[in-house]
Amino acid sequence: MASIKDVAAEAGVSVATVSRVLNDHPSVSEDARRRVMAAVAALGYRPNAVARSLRTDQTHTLGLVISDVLNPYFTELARSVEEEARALGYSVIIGNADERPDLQDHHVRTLLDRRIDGLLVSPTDGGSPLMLDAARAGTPMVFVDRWIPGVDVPVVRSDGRAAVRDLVAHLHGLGHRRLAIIAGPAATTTGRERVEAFREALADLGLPLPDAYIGQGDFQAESGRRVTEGFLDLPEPPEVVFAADNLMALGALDAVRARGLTVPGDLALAAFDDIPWFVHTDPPVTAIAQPTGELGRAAVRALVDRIEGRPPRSVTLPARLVVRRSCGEPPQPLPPSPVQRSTS
Amino acid sequence: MASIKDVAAEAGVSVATVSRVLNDHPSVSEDARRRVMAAVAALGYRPNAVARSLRTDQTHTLGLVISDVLNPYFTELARSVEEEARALGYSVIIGNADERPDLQDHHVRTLLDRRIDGLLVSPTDGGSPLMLDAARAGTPMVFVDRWIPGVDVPVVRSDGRAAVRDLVAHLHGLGHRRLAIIAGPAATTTGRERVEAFREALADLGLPLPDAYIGQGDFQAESGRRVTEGFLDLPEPPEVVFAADNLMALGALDAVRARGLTVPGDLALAAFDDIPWFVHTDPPVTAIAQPTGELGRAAVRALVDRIEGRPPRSVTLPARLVVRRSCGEPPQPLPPSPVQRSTS
DNA sequence: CCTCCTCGTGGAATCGATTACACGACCGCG
DNA sequence: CGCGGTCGTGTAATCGATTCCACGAGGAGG
Repeated sequence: MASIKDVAAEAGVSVATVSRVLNDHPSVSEDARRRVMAAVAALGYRPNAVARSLRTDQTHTLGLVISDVLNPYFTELARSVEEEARALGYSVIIGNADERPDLQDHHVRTLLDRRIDGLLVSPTDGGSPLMLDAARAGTPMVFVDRWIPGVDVPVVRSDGRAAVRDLVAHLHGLGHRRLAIIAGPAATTTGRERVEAFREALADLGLPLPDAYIGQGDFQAESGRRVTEGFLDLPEPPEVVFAADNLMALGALDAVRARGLTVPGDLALAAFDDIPWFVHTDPPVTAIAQPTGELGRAAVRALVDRIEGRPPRSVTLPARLVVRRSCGEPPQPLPPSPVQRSTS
Repeated sequence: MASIKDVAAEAGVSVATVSRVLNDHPSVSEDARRRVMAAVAALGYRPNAVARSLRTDQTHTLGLVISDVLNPYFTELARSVEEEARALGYSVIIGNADERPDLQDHHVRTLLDRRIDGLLVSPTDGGSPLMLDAARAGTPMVFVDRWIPGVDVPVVRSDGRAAVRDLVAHLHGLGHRRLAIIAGPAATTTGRERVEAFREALADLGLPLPDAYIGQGDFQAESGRRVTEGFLDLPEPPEVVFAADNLMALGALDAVRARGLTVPGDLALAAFDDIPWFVHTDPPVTAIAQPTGELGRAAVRALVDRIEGRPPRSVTLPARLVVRRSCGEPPQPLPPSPVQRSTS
């Protein structure tokens, strides 16, 4: 592959001049510029980004470590991250942690070895020493969706508290009183917060949240199925389950169907994270929708601000309730209810 | 960040010795090795992959350019590619082309600039000069899922011909006679082949495939919706539509529902590419399943073979029909029919 | 006509690794 | 005791870019 030396030789100038032309440095004669451009075209020369990075100590690359690519929520997040990054002149390397701390660590390590300019993380756990050290050592970093408390890193996330409250009000309004939740891992902020918000919203309405109605999931479909089976085996099963992410909701749907029961007849279902497929499931699933695309874009902007020396800002965007049929109420052609307007 | 020089100084040896220890070269004294390891630990040293790549001309990175990350089929493909690559000691950079040739070109260019060791592509179109030149110039490359005819690059894909035949037989057996297809872009091999297979299977049963029953889609949901509306507006609408990918099937489902019609009552539906969600849609969708994970792994193995100097092999794996309820037949608890065993 | 700037250019150092080559110490063998 | 070989190590070249510095040519000003 042609190098800058070949171009210099072809154009009859020095490598310094070639470099200046390529980086359009002002002091290059028009003649030299033309000759260099001609040589570049003739040789099909493309600068070696590896060499350039070594010299400039910039890779123009961001790392994105997410918990699970197969989760449509994260897929969409990854897509919007890449789009915004591209618009700002950066590439993105995605690492899929699969909800496994060891894999997360592997990816963080690899990305740091490659000297990415900044790191976007949706942490699977409390954070490995490696990650915490990197943050402390000044690697530009931004948490997205999930974060690690007590670490001085900007956070871009959505606040589902109001939407959860709307959801609980909606369920209460439909007459449901025994509400259960399939929680996410306690090691994650989203895992804890959604339970907290749910508990508070219930408390406000004077409803209890017994321990038996809190199932421990891991954000994967299988755990949703398992927990739901547990609920159904209870002497007094819940009337509704709220899954803390879309995959566990899918598992719950499976579990209900496997017993020959129906949603919402035998058990109502709601989920955190809305995805296109929820419109098409049987029945369509009531869910809390995050502004996923905006989240990804804001995260990239914050990270690039940090990289380029501007002060980054944490961002919190509201989630909103989207009512469908999985909790019992047919979507009547009604004037928009307070519930559907939701949040802010 | 500590460099190899710092480690050398700390350990009281030369950089050459440090490098030898790190690459466990045989001739290093036990004493030197210990001192270097201690220095590495003390400084938290991690080798700079950029510098290493420049020197060795290897990045241990593969590029993967896919047509659409939001399509669950490609998401799963990407995941299996990353897994297998990681197992073989490579990282993967994913480029999402979004079915746009210009974006595909952008990613190929960026990846080549980064001097990735090899490229996995599922081409969106006939291939840009850039990509064809790279292939001709000897960049290790493997096509996955889709390919470009006439280019000397190994192809890893699945053959859906037999499964399409099974599907048509299944539909015919259910009494359907007016079968339509939502085709993919003619610029893609998968777009063309699925139509071809469908047409041949119909011909074998003496059924026509009128032009009006061939809708032109682009593998995106919106086109599925549009084409399906066109079908429904026909004086004699088809009884079944076969969507050439899962997203267009989703669009078709939307279109049918938007008219207040039902699947399969008013229009039966089948799709190429099976995805977990098809189990949960209303109704569950009959689909042709590719061995996606195996495809991704085989593609990586072929590419790495090529990179490491072994002869790469093209691979073709069979797809199989998965019957659900969207074509009319309830899934009776019957002895496995020839249709369900399918293909090979 | 001399001096001082500016402009365009090239030489060479540099980034952080790998690795060919040279060299000294030490061993065994004749 | 001398010679050749092995072993461990260091020096320096190298990968392909960027960029500091120096230098010569040419123009402006005194």
